[in-house]
Amino acid sequence: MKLTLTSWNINSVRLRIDLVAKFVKAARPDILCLQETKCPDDAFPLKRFKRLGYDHVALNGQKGYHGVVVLSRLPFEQVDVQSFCGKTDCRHVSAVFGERAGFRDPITVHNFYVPAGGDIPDPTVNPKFAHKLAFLDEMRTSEKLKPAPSERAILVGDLNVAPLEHDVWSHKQMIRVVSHTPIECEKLNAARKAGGWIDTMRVLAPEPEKLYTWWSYRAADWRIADRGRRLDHIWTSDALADRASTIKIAKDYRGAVRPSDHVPVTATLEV
DNA sequence: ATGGTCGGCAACCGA
Repeated sequence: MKLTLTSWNINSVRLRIDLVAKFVKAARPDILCLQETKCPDDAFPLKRFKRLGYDHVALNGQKGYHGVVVLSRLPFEQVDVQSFCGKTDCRHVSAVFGERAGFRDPITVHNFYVPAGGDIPDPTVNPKFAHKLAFLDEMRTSEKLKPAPSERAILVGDLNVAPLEHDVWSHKQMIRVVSHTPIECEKLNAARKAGGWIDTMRVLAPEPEKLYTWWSYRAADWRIADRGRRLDHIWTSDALADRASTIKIAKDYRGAVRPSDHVPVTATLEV
């Protein structure tokens, strides 16, 4: 079967619920992974998502900050939440899609929101940047993020790093800017390689094609300037490496009324 | 070189 999965940093799920509804009516992904829901679990708009066809929900939200959720048309079996850097931040949730979803070989979906890291790219003076680097190190060493060679897994989310030269509008002008500094790019790459993950977006759209999923709110005219970054990612385990057929970055959603600064990224996989 | 904008939630913090 064809499986479609969307990752989207929504920057408040309650404020943007109508925009999410518009997107899912058009794109109808089987699985929707949201980040920055900024919503405690007991205030999550479950009924609205149920009406949209998402009966199965794995929540990990908190008041005011962060928050991730996996919403699905397909039932899943096992939900897990990992904590990183000894903090209670809600930055990860995973779900295992197995026999109830119709898969003899289960598929694990990890949904991440990596810390943004503040403004100054120096861990000795900026604790937020130190936290980001430590978080990436923990992603690298986490045993739960190392699927076996035969194991089917997908890791998505706002990873807050644009690792490649053509993941930013100007490699030269971004090299000292948090999200594209060499140490972050190296640590994200190390985390990806340690788990044997494939950067699916770049398999289907190799460099030097520019790929962006985020445009700053601060840009007066984001579309004309087009100073974007690829902060959102879809990785697959080796067992799914050749199963992804398309990646769609829904850039139009950046131009919506009261948009998120991130746009939806959708992968189609034959599973 | 600098400041520019969001959202949560009621001060600023985080992005």
